Amino acid sequence: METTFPQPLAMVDTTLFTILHERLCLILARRKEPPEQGELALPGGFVHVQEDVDTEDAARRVIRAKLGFDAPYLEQLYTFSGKDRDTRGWSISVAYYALIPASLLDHSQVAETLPVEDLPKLPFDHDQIVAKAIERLRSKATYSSLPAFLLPEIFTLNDLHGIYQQTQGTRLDKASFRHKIMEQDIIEPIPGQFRTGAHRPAQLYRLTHRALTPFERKI
Amino acid sequence: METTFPQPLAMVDTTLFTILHERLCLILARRKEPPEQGELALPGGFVHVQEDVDTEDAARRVIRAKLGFDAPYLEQLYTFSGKDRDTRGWSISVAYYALIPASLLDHSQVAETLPVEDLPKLPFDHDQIVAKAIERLRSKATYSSLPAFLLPEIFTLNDLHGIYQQTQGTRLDKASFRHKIMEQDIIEPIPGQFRTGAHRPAQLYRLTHRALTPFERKI
DNA sequence: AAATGTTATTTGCAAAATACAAATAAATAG
DNA sequence: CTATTTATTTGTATTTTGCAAATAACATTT
Repeated sequence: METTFPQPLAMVDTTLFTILHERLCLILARRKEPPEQGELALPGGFVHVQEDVDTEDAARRVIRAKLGFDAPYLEQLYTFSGKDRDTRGWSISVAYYALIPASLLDHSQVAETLPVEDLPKLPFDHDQIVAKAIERLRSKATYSSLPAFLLPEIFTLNDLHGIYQQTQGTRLDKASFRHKIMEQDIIEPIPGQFRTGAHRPAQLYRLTHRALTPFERKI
Repeated sequence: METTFPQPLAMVDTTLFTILHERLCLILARRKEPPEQGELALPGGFVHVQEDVDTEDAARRVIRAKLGFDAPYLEQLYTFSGKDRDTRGWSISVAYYALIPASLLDHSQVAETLPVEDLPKLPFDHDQIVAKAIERLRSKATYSSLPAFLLPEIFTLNDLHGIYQQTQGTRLDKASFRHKIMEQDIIEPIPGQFRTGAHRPAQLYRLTHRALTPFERKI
């Protein structure tokens, strides 16, 4: 069955968050082809209907091509569309965002990673996509285990505290944070494992659930 | 410039919420054409690249065609995609949800409105879209002024209390609710206006902001 | 006109959550 | 053995929330 409607272009774009030097960063890609050849932009590409099961599958393919592995956390962000957002024609871009622990990145990847506070003007409507992604990240950081996916699988409560502060962009009381997190039951101590140093050893923790867990909340 | 990639079909689907007899309902449409001709489904249609500025514009067009007016609240929900979700081929559906005060509906529209608890099996992946829409509505009901858009422009605090309970699906303490809402500053009393009856008159209120307002919250 | 029924709104207090400040713990480095 | 450093706990003030009851203001009935 055929439709009589001319169809728009379909693509995906990805916003890849990581934390470097205590700062929230994005992993960008230098565009190999026109338009905007040579410019830094969000990693993305066309949907391949022969190859991709759905757009999330396309996003995974793009991320694998960029990083060489799958992101520990991937979620659909928003869909951007319109006649003018891409010079090639009326287009739909399904945007995804992913959280990548910095420990998984190699040198060349770090070289294309920039703090979100310090990004160049990006091509297409990528600035808008980035703004939306940061907004979503900050928002979910206030009521879910999301920021934990920026850490390696094993971390201390202080690591977690720091990453929540960096993603939320605010200071959080240590004692209250510990209390809140522990009662939410999203992490568990790894028995007998500590990070040592010239100070009291810090208990190591891991996520209790592989997936994102929202906090309970009342109105 | 042309791309070498075969493009998927692009469409929009809309989930239209309203409250009827104190119950959360959806306004459905009977499909006029194949596939699934004659079945109740979410109102939707193809993106018209000649006509629509973007997919939100397409959703507005679909809603206007269905209801005859613009929805007071419209937001992008999620994008559904894949080879098999529509028999016509690999497709992308950008789903939107809207909140419609029941007072705006006419008889024929009410006739195609069903409680969410009592929906028939819907065609395509529309059950999945509905599930996601309800989840989003319930979620935003806990931290924003969203449910207020299901009410007419003027309402009492008890109306608001009821609509929050219906969208959240939980009981909320009246005194706490009033306190919380008033301190969030999302509604304002209309001076001198009351709804009367065989009881103490109820102060009438309106939203202070035309747009959705999230509540302040700490972790 | 007074009593009654009904919903609206406020009040008061107990319980729970959060903020803030400080004390204590446990390691390493010198 | 002491100083230093970060981790973790404790204690208390403050703010939010939950719950129950009291009070308010009208229409309707007696």
